[in-house]
Amino acid sequence: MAPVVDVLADLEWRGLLAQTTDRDALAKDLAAGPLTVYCGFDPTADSLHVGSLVPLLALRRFQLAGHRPIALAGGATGFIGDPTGRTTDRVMSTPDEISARVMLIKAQMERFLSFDDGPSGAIMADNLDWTASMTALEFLRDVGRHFPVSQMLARESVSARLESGGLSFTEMAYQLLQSLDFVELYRRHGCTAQIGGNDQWGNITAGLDLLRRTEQAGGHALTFPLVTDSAGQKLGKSTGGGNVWLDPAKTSPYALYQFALNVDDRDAGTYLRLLTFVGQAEVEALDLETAERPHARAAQKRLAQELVALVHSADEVERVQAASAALFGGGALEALDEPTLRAALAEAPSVIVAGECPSLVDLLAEGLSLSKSDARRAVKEGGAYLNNAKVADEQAVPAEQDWLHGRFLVLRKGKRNVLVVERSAR
RNA sequence: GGCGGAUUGCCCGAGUGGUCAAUGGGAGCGGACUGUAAAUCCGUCGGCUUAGCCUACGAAGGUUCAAACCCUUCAUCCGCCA
Repeated sequence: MAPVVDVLADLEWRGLLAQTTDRDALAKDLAAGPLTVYCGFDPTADSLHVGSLVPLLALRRFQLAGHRPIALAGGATGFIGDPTGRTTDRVMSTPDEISARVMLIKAQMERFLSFDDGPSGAIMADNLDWTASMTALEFLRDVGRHFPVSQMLARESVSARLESGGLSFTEMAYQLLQSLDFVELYRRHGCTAQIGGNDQWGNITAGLDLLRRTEQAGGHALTFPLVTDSAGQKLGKSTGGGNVWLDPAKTSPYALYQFALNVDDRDAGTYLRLLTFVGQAEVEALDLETAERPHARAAQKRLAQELVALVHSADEVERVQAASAALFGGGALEALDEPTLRAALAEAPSVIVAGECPSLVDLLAEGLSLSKSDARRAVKEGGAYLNNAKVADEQAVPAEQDWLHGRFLVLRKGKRNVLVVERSAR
């Protein structure tokens, strides 16, 4: 990951440029010296997800090119809820929930940026810092005054909502808050560029307008295309439909690795560009590899490895690879020694058994959160495995000799739902 | 405010008194094929102490031996009229 000098060219090659205000002017400012760039993240959940990596890594890309990134947590904006892309009011969260989430998200973001004292040292901010103490009157006079209603109404995010039943004043004010952030970051840190998903274009340019009106300053907007996979799904949805989170408690490193490994061939190259720092030459080589020898899945493997290393650590990569090899190796679990097995199984959900061992169906249902009917169905359909051997008997109970090293059972439903059963020592 | 129409399983949508846990499609899940991919094919798809039982067709009552289906009230949504 050599420092990228021309960050714009890099972003463009990666397919990260959707819209920019004045590209030539931006290029000139970038060349002239460190530029301060910000991106906001609202605390809509208690963790960021894989999709958040796009803007987050983009901040890092600017930093690697010698610019100063600001990661902004939306302690205030998260309070209101961005109406963009939504058809109904957000459910409001309590102040405690929001501040708890902000803490978690900040901690996650810190991992991706370096906070040194140099000219490109990152800054962490929270827009609650400058909005909490602001009075409603100040807000209306200093911010609201600069927003022509006609322009606000014309914005896509607002007009879409007007057609589908309207939106509240609070939601319409979201763009004012976001614009205020831009101005505030300009005043505090000389920030003159904001980046974000393409759906943020309206909010970002609103900020530029406010910057011009209040500070007589120019700035830049840069947006990324909204990424969907080849199935039209939003980036970062697992096959099960849920989000792929960065928080290891919500999505284990193993699950993240498996998510990447299972990426569709058509998306692998795209994801490598968007979600990793792997360079152009290597990505293009991997594209070629995928086209010529798809079964080798070199791109997916590289992606999986990079993602786990970025989000978690290089050590995790090794653990997770060992676990994947053991669980998908297809057999010979008995041959593994206990420490290897234990390490490999650490990523899978597990159930502890004390005393009499329940039936296979009961174990599956409990460990994988299925209904009994579902578990029974799995057995009936031939999709249940005990230590990689198919089990067809609905009444089956694990036998004494099934316990690996006297302590473990490896159950599986289908190809990828692994469950570890551990017996407490007698 | 008045009149009419709607509300069915995760989603869409059939079903107008017994043969309805409810046709069909999508999503999901399992299997085959393969590469832990895509496409395709097959199966499955409320729950349970599973030859049976329980809960379910917006909510609550009622008619009936029997109700998703008929009646009453309520709630929500959509038209037309004021």
